[in-house]
Order: sequence, then structure tokens, then C-alpha cells
Amino acid sequence: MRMSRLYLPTLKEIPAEAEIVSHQLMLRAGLMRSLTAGVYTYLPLGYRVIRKIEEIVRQAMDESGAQEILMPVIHTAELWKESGRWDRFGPLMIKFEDRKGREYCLGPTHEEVITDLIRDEIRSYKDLPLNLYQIQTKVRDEIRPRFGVMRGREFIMKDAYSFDRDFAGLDKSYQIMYDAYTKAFANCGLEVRAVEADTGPMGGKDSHEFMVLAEAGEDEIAFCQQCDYAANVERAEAGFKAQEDNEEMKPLEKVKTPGQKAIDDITAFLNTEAGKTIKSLGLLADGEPVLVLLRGDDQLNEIKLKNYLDVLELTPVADEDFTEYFNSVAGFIGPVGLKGVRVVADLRVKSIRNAVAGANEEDYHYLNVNPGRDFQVEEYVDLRMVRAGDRCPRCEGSLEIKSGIEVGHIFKLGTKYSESLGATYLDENGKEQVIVMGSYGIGITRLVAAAIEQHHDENGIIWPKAIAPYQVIILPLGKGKAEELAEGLYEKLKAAGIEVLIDDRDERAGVKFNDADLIGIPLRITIGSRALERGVIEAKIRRTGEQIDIPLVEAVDGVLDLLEKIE
RNA sequence: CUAGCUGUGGCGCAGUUUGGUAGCGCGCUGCCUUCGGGAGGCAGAGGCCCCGGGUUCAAAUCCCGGCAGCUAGACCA
Repeated sequence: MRMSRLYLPTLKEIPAEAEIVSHQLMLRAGLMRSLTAGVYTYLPLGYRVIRKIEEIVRQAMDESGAQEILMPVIHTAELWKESGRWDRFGPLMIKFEDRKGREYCLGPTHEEVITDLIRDEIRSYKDLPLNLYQIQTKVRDEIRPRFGVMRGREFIMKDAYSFDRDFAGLDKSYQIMYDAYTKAFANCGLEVRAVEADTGPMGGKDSHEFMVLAEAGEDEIAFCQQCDYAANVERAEAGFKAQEDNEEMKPLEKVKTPGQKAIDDITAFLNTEAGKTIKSLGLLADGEPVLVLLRGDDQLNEIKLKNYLDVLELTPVADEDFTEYFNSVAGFIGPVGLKGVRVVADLRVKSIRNAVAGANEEDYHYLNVNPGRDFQVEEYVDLRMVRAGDRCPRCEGSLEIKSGIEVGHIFKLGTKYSESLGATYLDENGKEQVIVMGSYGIGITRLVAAAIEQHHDENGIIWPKAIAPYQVIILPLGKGKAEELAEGLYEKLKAAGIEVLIDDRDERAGVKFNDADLIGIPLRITIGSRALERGVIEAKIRRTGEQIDIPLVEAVDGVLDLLEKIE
């Protein structure tokens, strides 16, 4: 492609709206432009990268036995009501009516549509297993779209859905997708880690997220420094050993602690440490009051609690309602003497000795509170947020926490949708069985941003070769012979099947160099009189900065050889 | 949704405090010079100052009400 004709509006300055590197570079390098928050037009260079990634993903999916289809963007409300998600997904969906007043939404995901599709077609165990996928634009009215294409309201996604006879079959299908994903990301030239994840509103059993490690990531991941344990902090556990604290139990004592409500206040006031306090949180779980106990130095992981209680919503009880729900006082609530309330405690609470806890009386706390002696808890479960330095749940190693960008997510859905939508088959015995499902997503456009987050420097993008919009860029400097030779090389490389750009614009050398760096083409070939006098053309590898002279007579082969070596 | 910040040529911004001619840099067009890391000169084009209402002789500027963008939180495959 000739750059003189390429629609490539590069920017010298950073647009004010862009905060993170990938967003800035996607705008500066002329990959995309925004229409409104979270909605983008992809320009020629950007769209080429998207198509590259799509093709790599498509190949991995096809090889795994999945078959490509294309489902509608417009979904009917009745189908979503049937699955029960019309209200649950609710505000995330763009909803509208047609001229007859019938309700629709734009598809935020396609479990409903695909289940509706196959429930009519799949009748026999002979039709299973089956895996169907599509690459298509999804629409979600995100509460807060941000970071460019990282969280868009409209984005391209690859979504696949597997259908099996039973859970053993699902386990197989899931593993096949897991492997296909691993391969697809590697083929894109990205370093991606699979981590255990929460299933969220998708529902289902096991789940893994595929994370590109990057500072800009919205997710936090806990890694073991020794073994391969990795999990989203939403679900990460820490190794737990019920420690025998041999400290002698001291007698319970009530002390006046005027106005000392927060853990920090208490520890300072009583000159103790947070680990020696019991943090008591009064919450409403789908409207029902629950008292949650944690060690004072731990944070509640709300997702763990929601999953344990199997509720949708957790809200703190308002200060003035503590009397009504707990017969206690905000800031001074505690487990000792509390009656008629469900109490759930984190595992680490059980072994605390001689702790500080609220006395359920304005301006009073108890000293020397001992679980088991001073109060009883039926439900001890893992509720805390892991922290860097915690012990790994699998081995003796310790956990570290890093930011990551979720570029893929796979779920074992089980029978959630097949049951609500009635997708069944007949087994060998003619008995009706519910189809077991899995779903598997890759955020294609998000992957573009993640790739940039992982591969850039101060001069611009550094595309991995596999997803670069072009592999080679030729810069002719000056008129005459250099131009002629550049044109010749351009034609020959094209003929050899290489995707090549030639910067035939009437621009100064500096402009061409800077644009070439900015748009991140892996291999740059400069043809100018200076080197031609030595009988060579100059190659520069974008990623390493390495410069190589290629003898003019071997130009084409030299470029092809170099390309082979570049990542 | 809550809070904060911001809306002025394509992009980055100044001007708003104290109302009175709409400005700068980049980019764009033409000509000349220059030509290996975002050149220089000359001459130009391009603006409903986010929208609506109000105050005033006069509003980019003051007041009221919207809308949009960004950031943080909550939320979120």
C-alpha cells in the first residue's frame, strides 16, 4: 500500500480524552476515531489489525472443531424473559421497540439466541457434542465506558458455545477451548496467563480468564511465585492453616471507647493491632440482615460472600437502621451477645485470641473476646480478599498481585440456560436429558488495546509480526535512484506475498521515520543515497532497534530472511 | 448513578477572575528555499466559542437549566 494514498491520520499530540497508552496510541497512530464514548470507527490500519486477530482466532477455533456461524444483533425481549435475564442483565442492554411496540434489545451476549437455535434442532445424543462460534459486534450499555476500546459500549467479540451430553463431555469441550485459547493468544504474539475466575452473572461452575499482564489492566490477579496457581482476586484464596494460638484466654472485659468506631481509631485508642480486632460488618444480603466477621486487618471480598450466600445484592445497613436489624449500634456492633441474627465469619476469625470487638452499646467495646467462648459462629467460610504475601492455597509459596487485562473468558455453564430454555436431547435409552453447555469469549477489539499495552515504547506501537497491519515499511529518501529502487523492492515484496507499505509521500525523512515508529511496523527498510553509495539498503527492526545493512543485490532475499527472524 | 475536572477552527491550548475587536502552537492550501529523526520564509483558508433561556446598550466571559467528554468510586463476561 502506498502511504500517499493510505487513509492514515496520525497525530503528533496526544488527544486530551485519552488516558492510557493504548488509547493514546490507537488515536495517534490513526487506528480508530471515536463517535461517542465507547463507540469507535476503525480506520484502515486498525481494521487490518482486527482482521489479523480475527483470522488467528478463527483458525484456532476451526482447528478445535468449532463451526462458525453468525447470529443476529437484534434479540427479542421474550427470549430474554424466558431465560430470566431480561431483568438481571437489565440496564446493561440497549432496549427498544419496533413500530408495533414489540420489545427488543441489542445483543450483549448470545446464550439465549444460540440455545433457542439448537433447542429446535438438537434432538438426539448423536448430534452431540457440538461447538458453534461467531465473531460479531456486541452491544452493552456499560455504566462507564473507558480507556478507549478497553471497555467499549460496542465491541467485537468472538463467542463460542459448546453443547454436550453430560458434564464429562463439558469438561472435554472446556479443555479443548482452553487449549485453543492458549494457542490463539500465543499465535497473536501475546503473553497471556489463564487464571481462575468468578463466573459473575453468566452463572455456571468453573471459569477461567485469560489475562494480558499490563499496568493498565482493570483486574487484579493473584499469582503464586512458586507453583502455577493464578486466580482473579475476586476469587483467589489464600492458604489457610488453622493455627493454634497458645495465648491464654483472658477474662472478657468491657471498656469505654467514646466515638472510636473505625478499626484504625480503635487500634490507636486501645494501643493494639488490627489483627487483634474483630471487624463486624452489618450488611443486607438481598434484604436479609447478616453480620459478617473478619479479622480487623482483612478486607471483605464481596464476591466470595455473595457466592456463599447465593444472593445478588449486598448493601451496608444504614447507621440509623442498626437498632432495627441488629438491636445494636453502628460502629459498636460485635458478635458478643448478639441474638437472632445470621452471623458469617471468615476462617481467620476462629483462631483469634483476646481480640477487641464491639459491645453492641454506644461507646463500648469488649477486650479479650475469644471465639467459641464468648460467642458461637455456625458458618466459618473464606471471605477475605487475598493480599500480596499471603500463602498460596496449593503450595508453600507466597502470592503476588499484578494487574491484568481480561482478553478471554471461558465458562462451564452447565444446564443453566438449557434448563430455563428447555434444550434437551434423547439418550440411547430414549430418555430425555438436558444439554450441558459451555461458553467461551474473546474480546477481539480489547485484544488490540491489550497488545499495545504489552508492546510499545516511547516512540509508538511495536506490533508483534503476527498481528501487524503490514510487516514491512519501505522509506525512500529523496528522489531519483532511491525512489526507483524502493519502487522495485516494493513490487517484488508484494509479489512475494508480503504485506508492505511504501512511504512515497513527499515528506522529510524525520516525518517518515517518526510515523513508521508510531504505527509500529516490525521491519523498516530505508533506501537513501547515503547507504546506496555503499551498495546497501538499511533495515531496522522496530522491536530491538537493531540495524542491518542489506546488500542491494540481495535486497529481496535479505528482507525475506530478516522477516523470518522477527517475532 | 455519585463526586470532581473539562467543553473555544481538524488536534493541543490561551482568553472567562475584571463583559466591549476571538487569539497562539501544530496541522491544512499555494509559492520559494531546504532535504537522513516531526525544517524555514512569505501569502492564505478555516470558528453556531457545546446547546437553550436569562441579565445587559453589549456575553466565549455573568446567572439559570440542559447536554457531552474525561477521571475516581460503585457497577460490569
